[in-house]
Amino acid sequence: MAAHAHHDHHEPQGDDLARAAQQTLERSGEQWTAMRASVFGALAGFDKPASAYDIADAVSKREGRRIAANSVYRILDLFVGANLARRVESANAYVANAHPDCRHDCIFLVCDVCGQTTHLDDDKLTQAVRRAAEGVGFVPERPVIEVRGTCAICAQPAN
Amino acid sequence: MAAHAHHDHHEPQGDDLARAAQQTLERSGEQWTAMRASVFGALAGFDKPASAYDIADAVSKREGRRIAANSVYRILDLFVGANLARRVESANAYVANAHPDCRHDCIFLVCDVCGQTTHLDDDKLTQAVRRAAEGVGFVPERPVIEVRGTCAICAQPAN
DNA sequence: ATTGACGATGTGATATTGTAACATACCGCC
DNA sequence: GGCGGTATGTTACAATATCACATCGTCAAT
Repeated sequence: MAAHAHHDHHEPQGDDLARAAQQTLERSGEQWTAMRASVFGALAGFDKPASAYDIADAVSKREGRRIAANSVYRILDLFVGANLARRVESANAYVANAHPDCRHDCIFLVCDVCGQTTHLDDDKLTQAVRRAAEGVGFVPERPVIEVRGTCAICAQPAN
Repeated sequence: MAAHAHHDHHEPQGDDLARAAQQTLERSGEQWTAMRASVFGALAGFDKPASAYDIADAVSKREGRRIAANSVYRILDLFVGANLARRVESANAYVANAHPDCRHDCIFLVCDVCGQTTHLDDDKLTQAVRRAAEGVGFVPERPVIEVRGTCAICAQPAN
C-alpha cells in the first residue's frame, strides 16, 4: 500500500484532490457541503471502485451515525454529473476522478483478480468509438468503454 | 413489427436462430434441454435487451408455471459462456446472439429513449482497445464497449 | 433391479444494488 | 418572524443477483 512515495506525481491526492473537487463543484454552481465532502473523502479513500453501499458504510463510520445509501446515491449522481466521479458500469461501482476539469471519455481496465481499476485516456480511441456509432446514425452521449481482465501485477507468474 | 420481409437476410431468425443456438451449444458439449430452449426462445422474442426477470416472466407465461429468476440466471450464464447470448452491462440485461459461431468482441449502441440496442462489429476498433490495455501491461479478457445515446429513429426531429 | 454419480432444475431464502415519496433541517432573503 | 429553495433524513420498496440445498432424470456399474 506504500507505493511510489519517492517523488511527486501530477495526480492530486488526499486533501489536494478534495480541494480540486470542491473548486470544480462550486464552479458548476453547486455547494460543497460537509456531507458531500465526507462522501468524496470516503470515495477517494478507496483504492478500487466502491459501491454506493461501501461508501455509505465508510461515511457512516466517519460520521459516527448511520448514513442511508440513498443519500449517498444522490451525492454520487451529482458527482458523476459534475465529473468529480465516474461510474464503472461493469462493476456497479464508483471511482473518484482526479481530473474533474478534463471532460473526456475514459477507458477503465478492471482486474477480475484484485479489483484494482486503472483508467486510460485515449481520445483517438474513444473518438473512433463515437464515430463508429455516428456512422450508423446513432447519436452518442456516453461511451462506456471498460476492459475486464487481469492487471499487470496479478498477471505476474511469480504471484 | 413486420419489418423487411421483402428479402432474405443473413440473420437467422425465429426457429432458425434457435437451431443455430442449439447446434452451437451441443457442439460445446452441453445439452439443449426443454428449459434452455424455452429461455432462448423467450430471450430471442424480445426486441430489446431483456433482464433476467423479464425473461423469467416470459418463460413462466410460456410454460404455464412459475419459473424462478435464479433458474434463468443459470441458463443465461451458460448462454453467455457459450456465446449464444450477450450481456449488456450498462443495462443489466441480455440479448440473443445471432452469430454464436463468430466469437468477436462487439459494440452495443443502447438508445436511452426507446431502449433499442443494436450492435456493431468492428474488429479494428475492438482490437485497438485490447491493444491499448495491453500497452500498460493489462491482460484483456472481455472488453465491454457500449455507447449510450439516441438511436437514429428517436433522434429524428419529426418524432 | 438397485445403487451411485452426475447434470439439470426446483425452491426458498437472502444479499446487493437502486428508487420513490415524503418529512425535516438549514440558509439566505424579505 | 415567515418564505422559498436546496440539501439531507427516513422509511419503504423495487430490481438485480447469488447461495444452499432438495429433487428429479438418466446413465452406467454392479
